[in-house]
Amino acid sequence: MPVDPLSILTDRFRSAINVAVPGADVDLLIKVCQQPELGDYQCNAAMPLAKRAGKNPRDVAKAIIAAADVNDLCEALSEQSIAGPGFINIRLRADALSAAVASMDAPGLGVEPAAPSMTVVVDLMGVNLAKQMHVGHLRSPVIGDALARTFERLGHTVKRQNHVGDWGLPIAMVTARLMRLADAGEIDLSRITLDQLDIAYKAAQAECQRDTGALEAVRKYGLGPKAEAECEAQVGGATEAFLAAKETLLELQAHEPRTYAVWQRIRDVTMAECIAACERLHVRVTDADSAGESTYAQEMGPMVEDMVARGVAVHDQGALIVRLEEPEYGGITQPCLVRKSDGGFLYATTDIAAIRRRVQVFGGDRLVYAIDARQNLQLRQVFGASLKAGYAIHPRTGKPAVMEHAAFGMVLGEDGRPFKTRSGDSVKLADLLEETVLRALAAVKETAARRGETMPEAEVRTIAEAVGIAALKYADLVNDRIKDYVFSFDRALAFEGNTGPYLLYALARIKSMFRKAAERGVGDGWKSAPPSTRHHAEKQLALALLRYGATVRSVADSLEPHRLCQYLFEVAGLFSTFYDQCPTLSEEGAVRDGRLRLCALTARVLEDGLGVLGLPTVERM
RNA sequence: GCGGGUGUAGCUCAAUUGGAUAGAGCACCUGACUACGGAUCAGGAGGUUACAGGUUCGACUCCUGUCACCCGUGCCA
Repeated sequence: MPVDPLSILTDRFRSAINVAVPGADVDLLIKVCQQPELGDYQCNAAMPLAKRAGKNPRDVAKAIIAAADVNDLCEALSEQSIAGPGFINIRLRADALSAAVASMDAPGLGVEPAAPSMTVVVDLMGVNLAKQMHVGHLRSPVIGDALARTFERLGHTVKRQNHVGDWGLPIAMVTARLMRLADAGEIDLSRITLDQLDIAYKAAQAECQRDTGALEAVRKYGLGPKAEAECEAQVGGATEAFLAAKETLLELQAHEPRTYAVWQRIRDVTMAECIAACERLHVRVTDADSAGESTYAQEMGPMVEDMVARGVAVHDQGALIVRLEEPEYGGITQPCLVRKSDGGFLYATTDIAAIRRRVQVFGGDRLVYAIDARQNLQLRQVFGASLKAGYAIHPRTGKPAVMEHAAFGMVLGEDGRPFKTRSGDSVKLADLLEETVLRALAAVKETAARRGETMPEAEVRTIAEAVGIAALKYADLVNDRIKDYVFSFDRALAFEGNTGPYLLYALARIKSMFRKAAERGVGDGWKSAPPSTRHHAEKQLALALLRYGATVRSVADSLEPHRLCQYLFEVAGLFSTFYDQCPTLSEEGAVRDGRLRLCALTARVLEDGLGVLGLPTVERM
């Protein structure tokens, strides 16, 4: 049973409109009023309905009012309720508001389980073997995990996926190099770190890069035999390294024991560090959620043959492509290449195989990709190709999986350019986390000192960890996904404004109230008291709390976690106003209990909402 | 060339998917504490929503055309 007056009113007005204007169909029937002076809710349906029927909108509004049966919820509607061209302003009755809040104060907090429940696969990370995670890897897990938690909160079955770049020539290159260095006794594979792997990766790329351009230039301009010899040596060395890498690739594909063991070592070291970073970020992803490209290696050949056999993939200029010009496949001019003219497969081929697994094996009804906006064309192509090949058709429902790109922009520094260190290097993700937490630690200590509080060092550290991580994640989630955003430590960690720490503070303050209440021997009779909603500040807070369920749902629909951030900030702000204007513990009886109940519900909504976003919380700070 | 994205207060960002006077937070100014955490609250100032047209009762939002910046564009994974 819905408890949100918004959805009840929507039903009532839908019935009323069916009577007033038979056969009419309007989407957004009831909205929350933006200005409290006008009303709590409003119905804007009269205008579009009147237009379609060629009638006067105010007359239509009158007819809707006459047919609306809402007196149990709202103050009586009259012509006074109609404003402007035909807005119907609705004011909730005080008793109905209190009752609605009381019924929301249940385990679900007014979040209705989605019906039907679906299987949602969320792609929330793209780790590459032997590569250090940097700032560019922040948004995908943060946004992806927030979305995954949102789906889970709504009762969907969620499968997180970390698509690991663990296969192909680049991986073979670094594997070959590491084996060579290990043989020469220059490195110890049993103790190697991700940092060292990262260095080896870059070196391997460089040594396999044949600088034929330079050689041609030297010859063309006759720069002398010495320069020519140097270039020839470079090209020769690179060719040798390149061929060695090719050889290693074949060994990997054949699971040659020694080569394979080195590769597995690289994988273990990389994954351990990346999973550790995720744990620190409070991102729920495990090694079991990882699916390497290598796991698709055996599937791709037969899959592409299948696409050829059914005419989905066609030969073109020596390669195999899937054409996507048809509107139902995306209307994309550029075809999707699934096999190169040399017989090799591409990224897109792996992605299609992944879609096939996610739908056919995992039973995904909806596939969500929290990936950099620059990958948009690539994703639209593989979505289209998968649809065309039928791999995205759900085995049970027979319907195509909904495939969506939750695209996001870049993290910029305060200079408005991509976030880098002062020397221009990319910032390691682990370093970013560490610096954020250290700054949080300093801030927590400072404020504790200012208040003259003493806290055990261990607790201070625990709090700083939560505050720092919450600050960092919130600073990311609060922005509209698709846009680039400017990151600033000071702004993210500020205790004022729309920040993670401010929300944690608001919650901690409520928790503190209840600790104090317990100290003063206040019983728990308030738990069954009618929530107090008479004071203006109480009423505004109560109305906001009732919107929680709808807000969570809108995040799932739009894939935009910033809506929940804005909502929680609003709730926290309304609570602060209430806190300022409505003393609670100094009151007695029904007033105190009604307020305590409102406070407790506010805390639960904040805590639940922060949990949906994947932010850690604290009892005190 | 084509395709996609972005452009809103000095700065960082919103705007419930076409609704009423475009809202917050920083910063700035003015107020409020013997209070349950002042890490707060109340108020002020700040705008030609890049530009020009169009659609209609109504446009930051939809359509057309410009401008600026970013990104992507068939054989790298």
